[in-house]
Amino acid sequence: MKCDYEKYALIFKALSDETRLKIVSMLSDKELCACKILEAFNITQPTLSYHMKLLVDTNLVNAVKNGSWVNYSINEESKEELLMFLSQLLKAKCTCEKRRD
Amino acid sequence: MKCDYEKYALIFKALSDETRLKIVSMLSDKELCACKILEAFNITQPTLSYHMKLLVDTNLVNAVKNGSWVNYSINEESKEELLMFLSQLLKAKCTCEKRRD
DNA sequence: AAATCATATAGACAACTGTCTATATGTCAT
DNA sequence: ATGACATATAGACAGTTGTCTATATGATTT
Repeated sequence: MKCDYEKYALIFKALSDETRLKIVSMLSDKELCACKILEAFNITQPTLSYHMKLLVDTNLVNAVKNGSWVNYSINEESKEELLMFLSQLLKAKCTCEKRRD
Repeated sequence: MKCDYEKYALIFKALSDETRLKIVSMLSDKELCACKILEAFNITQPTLSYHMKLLVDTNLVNAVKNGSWVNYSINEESKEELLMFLSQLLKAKCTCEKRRD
């Protein structure tokens, strides 16, 4: 097992805020631009920008610029890695398939 | 899906510190008393006590007093719940068996 | 009951976090 | 080029975090 505690501590820190947890949940359903995410919360645009930067910095979320819009989505590889890490951290009886797409 | 974001944000906060992540990893191997955990880190006893209280408060870690010792262990139910939550949050193709013991 | 040992609590403090307002940057339409 | 729009950055600030030292609590041993 790769025991990169520092890296995963940062990812869990990114998930340790209720707003960011909800954002990740929204992105798991589908790719969204910042303005769509903003509509779902009672925060200002700069605050959302702060949260998105934090999520993107952990690499759990992708940001792709499209004109003046930014489309955010879940990074599938990071997602699988995170699930693997947590399963192994907890020595869970858990099997996670690698996605093919 | 149970969408208890506030609860899980707190659990991820507990896992967002490298020391606590390592403690959880140690406890996944076996139950340990505070003094044994302390040996593995360069922190003072009150600092460890602070971290353990934080972990126990999330219910991810059990604390059982045995005389003046306290034995810490992973709470199996919380562990499974956490893995389920993360899998479902990320819409993972992941199957986690419920343990029978 | 006194001494020792394991753990918890209190208080202090520097560093970090999440939020805001104000402003900047970059893109698109006119 | 100008105006409008989407997003990012800067700076401020109150609240939280992780650490320490000092001390308290509670259990065990002598």
